[in-house]
Amino acid sequence: MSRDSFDHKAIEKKAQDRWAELDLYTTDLTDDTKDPYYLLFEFPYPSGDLHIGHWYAFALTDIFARKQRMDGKNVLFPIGFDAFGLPAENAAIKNGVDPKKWTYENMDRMRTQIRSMGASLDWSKEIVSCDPSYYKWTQWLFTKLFEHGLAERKNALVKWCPKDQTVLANEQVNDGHCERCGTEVEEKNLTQWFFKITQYAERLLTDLDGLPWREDIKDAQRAWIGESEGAKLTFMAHGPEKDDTTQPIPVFTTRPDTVFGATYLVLAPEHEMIEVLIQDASNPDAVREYQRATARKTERDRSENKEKTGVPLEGITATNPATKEEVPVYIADYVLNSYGTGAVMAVPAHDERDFEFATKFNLPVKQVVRPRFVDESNPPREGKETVERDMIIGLVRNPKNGKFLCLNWKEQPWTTFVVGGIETGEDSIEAAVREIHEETGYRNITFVRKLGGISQTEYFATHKDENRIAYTQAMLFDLVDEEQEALSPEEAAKHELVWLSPQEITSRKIQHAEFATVWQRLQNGIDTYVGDGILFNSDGFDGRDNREAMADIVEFAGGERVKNYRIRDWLVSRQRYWGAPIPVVYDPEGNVHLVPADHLPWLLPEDVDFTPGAAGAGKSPLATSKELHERVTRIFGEGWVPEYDTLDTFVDSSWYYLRYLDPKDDHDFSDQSLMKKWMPVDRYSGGSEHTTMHLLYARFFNKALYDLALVPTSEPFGERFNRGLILGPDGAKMSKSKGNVVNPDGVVEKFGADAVRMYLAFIGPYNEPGNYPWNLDGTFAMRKFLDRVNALYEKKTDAELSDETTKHLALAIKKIGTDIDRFKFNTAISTLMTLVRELEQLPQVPMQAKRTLLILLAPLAPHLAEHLWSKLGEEGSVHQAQWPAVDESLLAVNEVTVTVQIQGKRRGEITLRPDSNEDEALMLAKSIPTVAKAIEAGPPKRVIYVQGRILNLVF
RNA sequence: GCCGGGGUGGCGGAAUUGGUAUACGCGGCGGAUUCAAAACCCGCUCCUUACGGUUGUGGGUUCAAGUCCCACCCCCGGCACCA
Repeated sequence: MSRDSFDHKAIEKKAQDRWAELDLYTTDLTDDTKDPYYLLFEFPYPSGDLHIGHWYAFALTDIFARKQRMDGKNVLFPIGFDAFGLPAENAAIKNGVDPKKWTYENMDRMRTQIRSMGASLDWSKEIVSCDPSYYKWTQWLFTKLFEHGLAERKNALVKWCPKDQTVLANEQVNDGHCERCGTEVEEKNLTQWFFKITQYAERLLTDLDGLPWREDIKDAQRAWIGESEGAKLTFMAHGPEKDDTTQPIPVFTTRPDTVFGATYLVLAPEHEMIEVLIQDASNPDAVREYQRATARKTERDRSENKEKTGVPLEGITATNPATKEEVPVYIADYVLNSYGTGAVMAVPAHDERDFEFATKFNLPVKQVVRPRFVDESNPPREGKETVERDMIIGLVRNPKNGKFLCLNWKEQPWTTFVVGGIETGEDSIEAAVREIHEETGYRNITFVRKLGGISQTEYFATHKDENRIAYTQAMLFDLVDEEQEALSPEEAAKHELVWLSPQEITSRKIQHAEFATVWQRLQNGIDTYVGDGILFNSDGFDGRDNREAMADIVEFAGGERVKNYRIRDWLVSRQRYWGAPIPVVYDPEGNVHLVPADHLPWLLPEDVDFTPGAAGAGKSPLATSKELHERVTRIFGEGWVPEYDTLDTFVDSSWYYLRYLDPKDDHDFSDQSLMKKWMPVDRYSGGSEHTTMHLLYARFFNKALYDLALVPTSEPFGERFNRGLILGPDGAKMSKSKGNVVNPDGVVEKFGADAVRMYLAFIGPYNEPGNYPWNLDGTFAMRKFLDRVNALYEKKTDAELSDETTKHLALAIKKIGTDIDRFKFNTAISTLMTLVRELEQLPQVPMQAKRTLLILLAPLAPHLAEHLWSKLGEEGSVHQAQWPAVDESLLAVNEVTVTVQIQGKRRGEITLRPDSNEDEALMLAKSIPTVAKAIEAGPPKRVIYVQGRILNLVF
């Protein structure tokens, strides 16, 4: 340490004692003299030891908390523990310790560690979610949701983690694996508790628009909710005989405009109507076998192997509601039972998946929308007659070298494929063969396939003085041999033949959209058209724009327009011990009853066997509790049984921000008048991993409570900032197995709490989720900086404050202030460093400067600032000081440096008054030799002068 | 594949939103000090000998582009057989 070093341990203790003595951080929530400001971070899980990530989360948010107080706000900055959860239970299984003991001991240790940060947390509001005084109200809120139909018990296909021996919410499954332990999840059909978040899908979506969040956070939620607009259409399905039953099969589609092209129907293998239809099908065994095979596969297997599979319901057909035609019915696992209606109308011409299936099962493809192109170089003209023509585009490929036959047109700067009209009596393939022969002389070619469907191109035919619509079919041919006949003189005069490689064709960018589209399709191997266009093969709708006709087609087909959502109901039961018991019991008939409020908290039993499977497969350890069974019998009677499942810990964290306002209330979950005053949370800082889980759940929960008139606002959070991650020194994510975990205690011990938090603040912007590697050198450097600040206070203070220093201080106050407000601590610190350097240059540091510097330092290095504050002989705490107001007049500059450019290139700079005019600037600029020389040669053509910024001369 | 965000020195990152690109810091190099070392202090540190060039690549708009427009490449995050 340097000779001017300070004893960080001593000053940390002294400062923290002083704050406690002055009781600076107990927020009086009823104080009406100041504006309330609710600053929240995600309450930590008591995993045991404080991680550097905790510092990043709490100490940096504290910078902002302190600044808000200095701005005169009444700041609520609380902390608590998200203390239910799996690790406690796993420790119990592994080491035989009681989860409760394990959790409470961890919290004790962590409290001490957190206090060492010196963060301005209000511990008087602390909550612990596993404490009965807290989960009493988690349970009570559950009963409210149940009473209003927002919690229900239902049978559903759910995700099951075989390692954790519990069901999981959809949000807790990543790529088919348990989010927590990485084990591949299974699917089970179980009766479980759900919260009906789907009922709130639309509001969760639309209310996002009004939230002051970054777009990426909103977009992630939008994607998770997954709204699609479309229609519900009903196909009537029935067997071959007249007296066979007819079943309505509703389908959801986003493209009802293509219903005339629906050539078959597909049901998910789990679709409930299969049970009925199978009775009239001629192949029930094959259908059952396919259902069984699908059930064996995990969702991951299904989507990994995207090769389409399926089985027809032989003999069953369904009536297309638009065409009234009978179409075959299949079951296939590319249709998901849990999305939409579990059935789709298949339109192979306009959907890639349907096309793939249709190709495999030889089903008809019927095009009903054709893309529309307008030749912009020669568009149709008003008032001219319109003539329709059928045309072909022929692509001829030479299989020997992969090149394609193209035409360079002599009268136009175009390169195209062979193009021509279909004569009467010809089909399109014959026409293409003939055109290729006539235009190129090649006659030995074989037809490969048609490329997509028909498109239409509109243009004005100059030589005929008419508008034309060309309906074009593109086709691919292979050259058999290179035998070529001589071209007629007329043909030869029109164009020149060239063979181009695919690269050449792509890079030359074939001019007409129509040809370019054909080429792109061939390259991508896509034969479906999923875009918009003009309807045909669609009875009365022919010729209309598909989007425009959408609503009319839905009506014609007897359907209704609906919105569909991807989000599923939130599965909240867990077959684990360490969570809030679901406050429900079952009577001897198995009916659900809520545990009455006067029996809450419905205590978690303690006499349980944690061993996995001890209670029987798929059952929570609670089932092994004798006490719980006796309790239920005693209160409700003989034959009554308890619910054994506990609540997902995300339920606990969905309302904790409300409890902070009234943490000890035994009569209500929170206080109405305090909620009115403090909600919503002003700023919420947390990790991006919670975007589609906690953040979405809490928004739902709060909205549900709002609808029950239990909370005053429909959104719980105002601003939201997702912070990044601190990586190990090797740049990899910290993990015990990699051995790159940084223990903050050691670093704090060595360099002090202020240096650690300032290093973390300096590493990158806190208002965006970037990931930064931990670097011990950086912490050391930050300590050196603090030593330099400390040394500054050894200097004499007699000098008067100069105008220049006054201005530097004012600029720093403004910049550091706005940067802290925006969570841009990194640039706030760099400004502070620059200011310190300037003060170091002074022979003496005026008192006023010393005082101001400490106020600027206080949010960032609270202990050192406090220490130096008392050393200056100031009263109270530096943290009670006001953030200085900036005298804007001080910021007014009396001279500016203006860059002088010639043709936009920097040639020098001049110094002048900010309000100097162009003439003065020009005069001064002549003192720069290169500029003078340029002006001598001739006057500038143009002079651009931006006051205080730039002078640019153009010659 | 679709939707976001991004690409600036050896590294973390700045850049008043179109006006001096590389602030601040790390690392590196040199000096000073010391018997020596650490610490502290001072200087240098995008490329180029220079002219000049440089913000992923190529084009464009503009007096002026890291910033705006078009095309492409790469990285990160989210969603994904979602009809």
